[in-house]
Amino acid sequence: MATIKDIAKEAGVSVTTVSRALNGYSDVSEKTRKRIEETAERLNYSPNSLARSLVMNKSRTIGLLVSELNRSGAKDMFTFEVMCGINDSASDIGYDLILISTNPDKQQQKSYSQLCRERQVEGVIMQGIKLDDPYIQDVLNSSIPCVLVDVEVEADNVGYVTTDNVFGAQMAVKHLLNLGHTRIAMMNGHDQAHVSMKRRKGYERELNDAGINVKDEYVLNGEFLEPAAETEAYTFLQQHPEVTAMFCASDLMALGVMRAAARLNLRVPEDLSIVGFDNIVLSEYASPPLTTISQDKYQMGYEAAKLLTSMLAKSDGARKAVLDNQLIVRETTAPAPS
Amino acid sequence: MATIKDIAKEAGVSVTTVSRALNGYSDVSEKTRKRIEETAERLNYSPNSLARSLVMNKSRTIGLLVSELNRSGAKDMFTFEVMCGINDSASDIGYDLILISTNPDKQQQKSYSQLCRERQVEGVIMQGIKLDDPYIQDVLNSSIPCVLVDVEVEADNVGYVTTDNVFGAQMAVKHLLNLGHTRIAMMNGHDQAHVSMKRRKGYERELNDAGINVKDEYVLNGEFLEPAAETEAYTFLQQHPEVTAMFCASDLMALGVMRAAARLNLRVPEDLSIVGFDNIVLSEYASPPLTTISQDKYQMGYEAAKLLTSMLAKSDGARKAVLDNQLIVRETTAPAPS
DNA sequence: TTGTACGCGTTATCAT
DNA sequence: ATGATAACGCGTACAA
Repeated sequence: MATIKDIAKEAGVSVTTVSRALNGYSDVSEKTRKRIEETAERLNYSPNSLARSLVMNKSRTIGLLVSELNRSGAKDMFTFEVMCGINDSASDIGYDLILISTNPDKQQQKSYSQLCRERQVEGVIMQGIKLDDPYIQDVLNSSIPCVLVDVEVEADNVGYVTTDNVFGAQMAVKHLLNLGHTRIAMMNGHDQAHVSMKRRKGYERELNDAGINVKDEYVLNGEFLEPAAETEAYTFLQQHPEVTAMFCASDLMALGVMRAAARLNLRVPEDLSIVGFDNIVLSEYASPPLTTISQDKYQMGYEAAKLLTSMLAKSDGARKAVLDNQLIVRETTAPAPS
Repeated sequence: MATIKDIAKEAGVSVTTVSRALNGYSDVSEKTRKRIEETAERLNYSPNSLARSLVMNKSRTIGLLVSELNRSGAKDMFTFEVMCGINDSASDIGYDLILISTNPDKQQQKSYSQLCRERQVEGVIMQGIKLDDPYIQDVLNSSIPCVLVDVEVEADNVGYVTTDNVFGAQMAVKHLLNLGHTRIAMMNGHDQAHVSMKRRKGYERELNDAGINVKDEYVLNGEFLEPAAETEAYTFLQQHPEVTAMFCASDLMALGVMRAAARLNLRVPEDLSIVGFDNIVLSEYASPPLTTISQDKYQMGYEAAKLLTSMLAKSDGARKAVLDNQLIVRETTAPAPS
């Protein structure tokens, strides 16, 4: 591997001149610059980013910290789509992306800031962590800028990206109300998810606005898992035949509810209307295709990286981004049975 | 950020001793080691991997080079699952993963080896590239070890991971033959995919073995795209009503064929049996669920990283890994109509 | 316009 | 068992 030293020797100048020539400084004569550029080309030179980062104390690298990056995530593709957005955004601005995956086991061994410092990342985007994850506190204590996905925490150098979950849930419920449903249940995720709280809030608010009082026993807990949602829905729907619609905090859970309905010989949407959340790829292929609230996951990632890099550039400015959601009406919702 | 220099000062020793103590060398007294470890802890020290990499000339980083990393298509689910495997494998062995995405545009600007050298990766795993991609030649000319996913190229420091595509295709076709089908078409991908060639070979071999002669016009080109496959199948099935089964080189194309069948009022599987390839998540949720050849994508990634790191450790040894596939019978195949 | 000298944080060599 | 010193490749203040 050729270094600037080699180039300097070849071109008969000092390393300083080479460095300046290659970095486009003005105080180098056109003649020597040409010569240097040519020899650099000839020697197949490319700068050593490690050395550069070391001396500049800037790695131009951001860490993508994902909790439990595993196959099961392939189902909803959420992580992946967000990642695509991050990747595009980061590479637009000339930042490299380094993948850091953790799990409860690893977290015992290494603290958040250790993980980050070791890899010399300038900032971090964190995804897929629960509210009770100790890393959240670590992030707040750390001086490394961080943007969280779907966790609304703000601090000096901590921001977040999320979507308007409350309003999204309201859109879903309003859609059902408009179809004449009044006994609407909700399949929620778990208490350690920020989005769960928000979506429940939207669910309750919209019902309240419609003058329908919210029943606690109508809100189930499906752990954001398809089988769990199926099990929960199966027993619930038996006990509550009066329920004609269910709003689910995720598409995956909605698919579980659809299975439960099938096992109970409930037709979707004639007997039971279902609205999901996320608009994952699967929702379009389900039968019938799932009505859902669409989140622009790619954009979430894109904004996250944009936010982080802007925080890196200057410490003032925005710390959060909240994206809009959208109702996608497909075929799992119909007028309430009379 | 504390450095070993700080620790040395605090502990009253030299940086050399600190370095050795922290790296577990034997030639340092237990007493001073304890002291050094304590002050390191107290100062919240973590090593600067950049500096270490620089001096050791080893970054312990591998690049994951993905062509056209983007939201669209099932290719992405594939990419993601492979990535999970790579990530787990790499982190098991203490390697970091850095994401490098390219597209034709970027390739014009930077050569493969430039991309790698700049980021100082020790090795590369390449995924999602076509046979005519110029980067493949670059890889062969480069001295940076590389493992390709689904491209069977071998050289001094180039290996690959793939599955037994020929035999996979044979299993698919045999399954159809066993059900009594004889007029079996194939929806292939495009000529620039290695797997296309292999799967076609398996298709032809199995038919030949059964004494059925292969018709060129029975092999279609769906570009690995759902809509393209749908279009192709739509016209083909009209012209060839005698065909009772179709083997598809990807699940996504199989879904396209299913759409075409639906538009033609052909029942699946009663009128038309379909077998896919890949076993993507979607295939399980299609209606009816898709019979397919399952590839263990996670394992592919895991093996790829394992292969690469072993190549990094010692230059002799295995250069390739070929994984087995598996027939997953679901509900898109039935006995041939009589 | 160009070169000298130093520092970034770490490991490795050679003394002591 | 420990320390001084040189390297790794690069950027930059300062001098010329």
